[in-house]
Amino acid sequence: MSKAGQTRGRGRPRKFDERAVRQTIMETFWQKGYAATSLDDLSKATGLVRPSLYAAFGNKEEMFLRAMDDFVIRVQGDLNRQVPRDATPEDALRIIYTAMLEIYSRAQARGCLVFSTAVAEAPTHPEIRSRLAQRLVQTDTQFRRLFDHTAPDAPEGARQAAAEMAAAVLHSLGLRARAGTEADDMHGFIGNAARSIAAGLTP
Amino acid sequence: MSKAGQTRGRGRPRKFDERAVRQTIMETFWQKGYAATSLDDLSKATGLVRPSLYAAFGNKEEMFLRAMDDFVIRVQGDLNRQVPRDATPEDALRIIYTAMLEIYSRAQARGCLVFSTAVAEAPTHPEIRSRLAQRLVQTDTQFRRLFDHTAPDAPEGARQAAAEMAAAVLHSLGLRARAGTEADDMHGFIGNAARSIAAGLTP
DNA sequence: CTTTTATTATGCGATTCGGTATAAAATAAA
DNA sequence: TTTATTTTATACCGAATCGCATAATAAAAG
Repeated sequence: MSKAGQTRGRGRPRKFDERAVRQTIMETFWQKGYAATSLDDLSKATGLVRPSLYAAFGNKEEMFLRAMDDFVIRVQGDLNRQVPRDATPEDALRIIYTAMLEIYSRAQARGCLVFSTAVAEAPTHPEIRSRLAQRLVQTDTQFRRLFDHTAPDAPEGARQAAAEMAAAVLHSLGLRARAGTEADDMHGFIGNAARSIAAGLTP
Repeated sequence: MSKAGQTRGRGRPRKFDERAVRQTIMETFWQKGYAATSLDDLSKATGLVRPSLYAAFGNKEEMFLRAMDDFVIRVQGDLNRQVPRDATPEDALRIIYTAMLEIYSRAQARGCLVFSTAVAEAPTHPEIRSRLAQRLVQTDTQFRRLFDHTAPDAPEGARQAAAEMAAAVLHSLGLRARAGTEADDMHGFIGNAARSIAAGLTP
């Protein structure tokens, strides 16, 4: 319940930065996946001892759900920073995919935490599945809004179809990145996809 | 090394059907993922005790690699049975996606064993990652060949782009299925995708 | 029959798993 | 100082983990 920030709490002060620890937890899950990440892994990665992790972030599943949120927040932040408001659909897609590729394959090839690690747990963890499903519709919706804005004259069916295709390409991008596909192939894929989807909006 | 079939080996005969056991192993991994599936899970599911599993199929990773192969074989079998040789690109895609959706969401929503469970292990298991990457290029190649055959007059770049998009839709289909997306939404997605990709081949 | 070969059954062994109980330590409030 | 509050550190819990060693069993080959 303790809120981070300036208010020095009453008891013994924490000696860790909550934001940094959450980042480390997220990166650990991102790399190894949910099931393969042990609490000892998280303890070693963060420097926090297990009871401190529990006190601060709850159990393993709660930590993972938080990591999903943190991942999405980071991705959205990167995208909002890079995508201009007045681009053509093709340019917008190219920018978005390039930014996502950077996230997906920077350092190690980790792909997408949501699409590539949460998905494995979906059948056995209802809460993870629910957040994953929620994320999928949000992605569709965001692309739909992008096309509503950048291609308002296209028929509604075309905008909706393009949005689903754009999301599908994003899913595929994460998958290919985590499989270690070469950067050149990825850029070719991005270019083809952006052109092909945009073509469906301006017939 | 013992080959299944008619040649009765020398020692004590097996009292299990290897094909059925492999099927069960595949289904168990498919549902729970690699890391979350214990050898006890496999033992309980198959009725074989752990040492028998080891003797017959090696260690856990070898069992999973075999499950990936078995999964692909099953999928290819279903597709070869259902896709006619003389379809339009759009019809062929519709048939393929419908057949895959049936596999991905029959009974429980399990999505794709390769795209939805192997992917989580890719960064930490080189052999799994390698097979996953191999599967990705094979899928691209198969769609490419489909379009070479069903749309030979389209420019090569268009056929290649369409193949990558068709694969991306398949990746997305597995993801959405495992997230529990409703059947109606899935069919809408399939229809839009097939139409949109085919449109890129006949301008 | 005896020997050889292959499978099954039992059980262990060292380690790791997620989670917690308890006590020591560090700070603010009274 | 004393008390209340919060975090850290240590140690522990029972259950589960992968893997294997060993022995019993069942058939074929000699």
